[in-house]
Amino acid sequence: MQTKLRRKPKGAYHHGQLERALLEAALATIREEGVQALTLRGVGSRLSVSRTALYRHFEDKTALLARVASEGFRLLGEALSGAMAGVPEGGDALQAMGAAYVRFAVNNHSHYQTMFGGFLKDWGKYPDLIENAEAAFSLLLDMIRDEQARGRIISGEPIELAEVIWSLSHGVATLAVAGQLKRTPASAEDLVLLGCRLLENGLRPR
Amino acid sequence: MQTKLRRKPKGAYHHGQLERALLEAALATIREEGVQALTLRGVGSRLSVSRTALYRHFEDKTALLARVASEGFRLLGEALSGAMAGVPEGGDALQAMGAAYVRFAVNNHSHYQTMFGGFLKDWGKYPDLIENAEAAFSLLLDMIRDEQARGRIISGEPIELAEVIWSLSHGVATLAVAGQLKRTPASAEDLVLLGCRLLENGLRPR
DNA sequence: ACCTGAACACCGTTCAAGT
DNA sequence: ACCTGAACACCGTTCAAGT
Repeated sequence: MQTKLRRKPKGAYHHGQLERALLEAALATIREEGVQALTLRGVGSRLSVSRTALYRHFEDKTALLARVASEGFRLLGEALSGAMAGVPEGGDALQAMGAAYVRFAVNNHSHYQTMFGGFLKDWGKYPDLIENAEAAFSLLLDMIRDEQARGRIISGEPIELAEVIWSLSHGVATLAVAGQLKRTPASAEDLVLLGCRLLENGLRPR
Repeated sequence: MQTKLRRKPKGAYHHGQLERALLEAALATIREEGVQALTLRGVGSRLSVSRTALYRHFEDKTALLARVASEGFRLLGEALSGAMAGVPEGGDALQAMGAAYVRFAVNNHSHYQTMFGGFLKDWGKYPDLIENAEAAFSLLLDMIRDEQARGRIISGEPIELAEVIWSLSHGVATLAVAGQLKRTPASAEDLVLLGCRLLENGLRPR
């Protein structure tokens, strides 16, 4: 009779933590084969679980991706505030943030790909995705305002300045991850640092 | 007997120009539903042609996308050189190019999505894709060198400067197309112009 | 509560066959 | 030369059923 009770060893193993396991499995698949190669069948079989087990924990495939993206923005926020915390008094916060952003994209491009790959259509359906993304953006915005207050950055609408800096970092990150910046030996981090320096001092001769 | 000769009106119609028609149909589908919604069955039925007719003209689905991307880079090149041609003596070539790049992305985002959406893995398989992309980049590079020669831009490795400027424009374009730059009323073109001005004059107070 | 298995409506691609 | 139709091996998702 006892053998009848242990209905399914595999299922029992994941009891209560299948959700976490599904996320890790999805991330591993994305890392190894890319987002577009992610299949629910693949995720399931990685955990020796049916392809439909996932539906107990996520509404659908997109919800799984939204969760990966949301965690990505949380991690990005941590990376950015960690970098800010490491900037010495009088150090260059802009360069530190730019470098941290690009480093995050390169080192976590499973997350990064999911965050910005265009697989998520209705961000509105995933409130904590928006929340985490906005929190990360706020770190950049606060940095700008702070630098402006110290007179280290010219005045101007801080949101627009932040969007420009984000665009530069995002451009370097996406082009680097796509393998489009290989004309010089400069690394993606080198390039974003150069970009920040140019933004600070200007391209015009003095 | 004559009725027997006209085997299939539909097929006859596309004779010799099905390839072009397939490209246009693919572009229309991408415009209306996005790249990820593009199916060979859909493209075929749009032209009242079998889903496999395409294989006479393209190696596979990816080759069709590569062709769309390749034409996109050609069009981008035309847009950039058109913008350059319109810059008056002593005008701001950097801003003109940045604005033209973003305008291209916004106005042709079926092409743009295909060019940079990450659907093409092996660029090496499509020589004229690389060629057209490199030709577009060269326009930017030549502009930098020219501005340097005129003493309007500081010295420095022109390829790296070009990659930074490309990154800024590409970042603004992709974030704008993804709907992520809606915190201010500034348009994508406004933002890239601001970015170019900051790059030119620097963020640091003078 | 949690998971399965069969079923459904889709894919891209191959290939023998038609005209 | 150009296109078709059936077949194959995949998808995501639904749902009745099992424990």
